[in-house]
Amino acid sequence: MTNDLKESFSTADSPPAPAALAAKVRTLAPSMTRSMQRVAEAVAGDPAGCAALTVTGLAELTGTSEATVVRTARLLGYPGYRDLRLALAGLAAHQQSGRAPSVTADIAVDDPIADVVAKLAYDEQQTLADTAAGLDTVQLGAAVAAAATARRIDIYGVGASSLVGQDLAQKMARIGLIAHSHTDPHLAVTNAVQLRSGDVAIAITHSGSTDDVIEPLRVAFDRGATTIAITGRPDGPVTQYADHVLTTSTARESELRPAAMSSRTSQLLVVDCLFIGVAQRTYETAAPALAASYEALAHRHTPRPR
Amino acid sequence: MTNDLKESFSTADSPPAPAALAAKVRTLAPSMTRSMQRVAEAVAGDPAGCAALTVTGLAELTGTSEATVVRTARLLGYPGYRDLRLALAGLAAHQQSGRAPSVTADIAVDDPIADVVAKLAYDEQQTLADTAAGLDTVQLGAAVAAAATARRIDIYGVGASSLVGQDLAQKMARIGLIAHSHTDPHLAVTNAVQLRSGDVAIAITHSGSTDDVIEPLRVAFDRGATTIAITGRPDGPVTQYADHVLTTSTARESELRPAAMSSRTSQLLVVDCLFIGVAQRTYETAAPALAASYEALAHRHTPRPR
DNA sequence: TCACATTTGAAAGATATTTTCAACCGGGTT
DNA sequence: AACCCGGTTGAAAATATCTTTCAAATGTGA
Repeated sequence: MTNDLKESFSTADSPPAPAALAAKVRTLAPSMTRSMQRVAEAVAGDPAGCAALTVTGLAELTGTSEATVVRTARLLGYPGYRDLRLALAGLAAHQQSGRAPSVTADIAVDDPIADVVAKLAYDEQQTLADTAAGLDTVQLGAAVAAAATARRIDIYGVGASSLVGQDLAQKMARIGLIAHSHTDPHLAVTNAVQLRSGDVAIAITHSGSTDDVIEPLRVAFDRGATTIAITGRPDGPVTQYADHVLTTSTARESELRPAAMSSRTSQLLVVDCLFIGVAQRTYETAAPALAASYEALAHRHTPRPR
Repeated sequence: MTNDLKESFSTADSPPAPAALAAKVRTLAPSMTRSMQRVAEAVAGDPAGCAALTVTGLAELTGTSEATVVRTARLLGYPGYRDLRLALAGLAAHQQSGRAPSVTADIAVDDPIADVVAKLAYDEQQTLADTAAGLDTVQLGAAVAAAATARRIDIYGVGASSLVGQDLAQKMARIGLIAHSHTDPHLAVTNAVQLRSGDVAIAITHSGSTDDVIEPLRVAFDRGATTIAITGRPDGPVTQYADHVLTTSTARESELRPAAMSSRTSQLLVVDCLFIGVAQRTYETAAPALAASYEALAHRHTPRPR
């Protein structure tokens, strides 16, 4: 079963995948075995160098076997090593043209504040690029279609993800949709029971294995609602109950920069895309609703002096 | 003899040859035999397509044989077809990236979903860059210093900004600080009254003129707390009561992409910088506190099958 | 500790690439 | 016209590379 999962994922996911390789490696790393991780690491670390190697060469370099190299290539979404190698060559050429960034280092305890700003901004930009590159637009399109016509939309998220959920709910509400974000796991389940076909349930969890979020999604799934998972682990338990999976990217984290930070950025981008997609589809009603909500808030602001 | 000439020419000329492939084909065409020219033509005309073909495939496509394809590759300066193919893949990726600055336009109602993703990601990246560039590190440093030693931290934000406030409060709490985000304007004021010198109050408002947020900040300011404003309008009313002003950037907005989206991104970056800065300053206590909070959450996740 | 599932690499099997070599072509010579 | 000959070409053998198989090794939970 586990194997089936992996298989279907790798084949269904990406056809050739151009630039998002480093991101994909990070996303899939947790579901890799130790030796596969070594291979993936080598590939992500030096695409150009690896492109020059044969299976055997790469196997020796990483201290593994040909079979493992091929397995890794498969997991990354290529039919075999040959194709991964071609992609690597492309990637190498690609990144040769873009010049090297200077602030790629981790944030250190004694970094001056200006460096912190620069590094953080850079990292988040990177996260956005990775997310955009790795987002499956077919899944996204399907999710948009479901949300746009939903009778009601329930959103589940706890911890940092709950803020993302609230953000989505706020925005959905602004264009006239009935959307609620649930933080309390009990209430979430209670509400999920009310869902039925034509409704949409969205679970947001970076780890893909947060029980408090999986449970309500499972209930919604069982009830026949269309379920969407926004997660950084496309092979995590949450996807079992998800009709559509939107993958967020995982950036490298350091002691001072917890993963929550980049996962939040990634999740927000996905959520924004979802929102815009829905707004496009419901433009007739969305546009006036948005305008109205602006207007309604105007009186809460003092006109600036001057 | 002729062969010797060719050989020496091709090997001496170029090692792998990066982009100038089309030119090289033209240069060498006269010294090629008829069937080699067919191969070279195909390669120069559609690098991407040819990169997907095996020797046999390319031989069939050009109506020649494998041997001819290999000969052509050699003539072009590669050790064999395999290497030519890698170069082609690189070339294809390269010229693909050349044409892509078309995503700077506004998001339109009829944009395909893939464009939405690209544009949105690009816009948010832009927002991050702008914010980082415009952030006053002196003000930020002062704000960090105040927050790091604060007895308690109160945060005010309503609407979309409230989520940013909550995010900050969550993170502050994770490193052992006493931080609360207030959404209810009445409660915010009620709490602000309790503040005194040594406390910190942070107001988050994009417009800089949200009364519900200004009011509690004013109270905190009057009470002697150190006040910080995170706003997109450094000349707005809120800054009257702010000891330190952190400026977020304002990106252009369109009908489908409300300003709230980019202001949120910008605010989050500022908030992250603030957080990291504080974490640096309180590293001794922050690091173990962060680690502990991870640990505490572990049991809320089901270990993935595998 | 044992039973079980997963991970791993050696070697067999399948493909792709390279090399070899004989047939072929075209033009100049007898 | 027939013949010869250097150069060109592709079929097939030889080699390299990639993929699959399978049993041993490793780890994991009872």
